[in-house]
Amino acid sequence: MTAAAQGTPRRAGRPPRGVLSRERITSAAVAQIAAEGYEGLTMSALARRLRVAPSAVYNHASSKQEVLRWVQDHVMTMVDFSAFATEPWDEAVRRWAWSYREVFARHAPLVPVIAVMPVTDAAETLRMYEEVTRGFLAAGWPEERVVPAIVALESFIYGSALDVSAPSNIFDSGALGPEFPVFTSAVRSAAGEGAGDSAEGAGNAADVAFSTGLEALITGLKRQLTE
Amino acid sequence: MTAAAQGTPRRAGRPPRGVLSRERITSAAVAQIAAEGYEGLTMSALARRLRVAPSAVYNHASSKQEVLRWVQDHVMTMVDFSAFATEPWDEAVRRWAWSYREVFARHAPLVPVIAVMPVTDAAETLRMYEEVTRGFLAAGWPEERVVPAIVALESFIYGSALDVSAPSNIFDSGALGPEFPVFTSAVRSAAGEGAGDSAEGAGNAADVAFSTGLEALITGLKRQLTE
DNA sequence: GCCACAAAATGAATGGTATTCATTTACTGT
DNA sequence: ACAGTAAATGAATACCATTCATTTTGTGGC
Repeated sequence: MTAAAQGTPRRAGRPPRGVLSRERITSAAVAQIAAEGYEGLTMSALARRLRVAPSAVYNHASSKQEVLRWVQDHVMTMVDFSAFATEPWDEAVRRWAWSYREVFARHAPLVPVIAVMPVTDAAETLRMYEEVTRGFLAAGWPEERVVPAIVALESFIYGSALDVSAPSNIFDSGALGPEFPVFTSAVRSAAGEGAGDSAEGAGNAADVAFSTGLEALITGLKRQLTE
Repeated sequence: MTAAAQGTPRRAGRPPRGVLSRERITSAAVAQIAAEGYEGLTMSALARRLRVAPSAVYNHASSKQEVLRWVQDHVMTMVDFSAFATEPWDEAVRRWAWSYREVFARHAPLVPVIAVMPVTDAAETLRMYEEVTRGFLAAGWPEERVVPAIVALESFIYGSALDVSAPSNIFDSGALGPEFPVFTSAVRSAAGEGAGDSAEGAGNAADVAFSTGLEALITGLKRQLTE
């Protein structure tokens, strides 16, 4: 009665109809993350949610890392890249990047996973890249420059997604403040810029930084294209 | 004889002269990382290196997270920001960013730590920010725009540092390749661009993307300044 | 100089983690 | 029908960060 707490506690041995699959595991993992966050995503909790013993998961996924890769590919479906089909290049990049950042800000622990993760078997991720690449080519980008540009944008997006999850007082120099007056003053004046409120200081500061960097990247990349 | 393996196995009780300190713990952690990487940095291994019982560390650091924060601040000293005192703004940013990325590419597991980490008590980190801020102001940046610009650059740098540690075949779409022909072709043509060799394909691809993004950011930010 | 208290070490738990393994059962292809 | 494989259970493993009781020593107030 360890795994299946409710109802008839399935006895050992292969069940008549398959209980697990990549899809069911992935969606249970996503649900578990939504319910209790990434710290709450343990193999035990995942198995509990699937009404299964922890070891059963290993018949389908070779490791927790693999489950995280499945989650990552699923999360990619939430990124909106539809603008590449309708909007001009810079506006499409803008909408895609904001959406991309927002999604991964809510899944910050996946960011380090992505970096080490080959795109092989990640169909949804590839679907996005395919469409984004199309958009770049349609805007007149030479083929060999597309991938570096996408990677540069993605790097900025991932870094910014991490930045969003930082606490609002990240730049509070505390007791050391007087030793670094120039920076301390710059932090204060930047904070005053966004909103007078103290509550939304953090989110807004991250948004201002993201906007600054994204607009710079867009104009800078466009410039590279024409020179 | 658990902790101090060699020589006289110090008996329990406070030792005559302090054995541990923030500095000694930090340098032992850095040495351990250099020797066995971040997976090798466990509290046990750290204690073993310090010839001390694992629990002794907790008299000085409240958690492993705190040790990582100390390491992060120490790693920051390896970032070269000296160009801000001598070079024009864009060249100074360029040198700083390349150095920054190189250092944290070798310490990629710290990147997610930094994001959530307030700068309080991180003297070396503040030292860098102070100097970089000075450089921006000297180049004519309005004070309230400096911090967002730095954060934008840092976000790009952190994301790029993660990108460096990605495997070379990260964009290998494998069996799914034929389903995504446009992207697959773009990846191939980008790979051909850097170097004909296959060995340095990865490092070079990451370098090309970093250069692309950094130059775009520099020109884009400069443009924002004059408009 | 004594004494109480705080600081800093040891060593033995503790609770949680991913993962593995022997075992059992059922589906599937020949 | 039978052999082999896939998929479940439940118990066991090896780590890992962290905590706690205990012991010893340094230190500040009288």
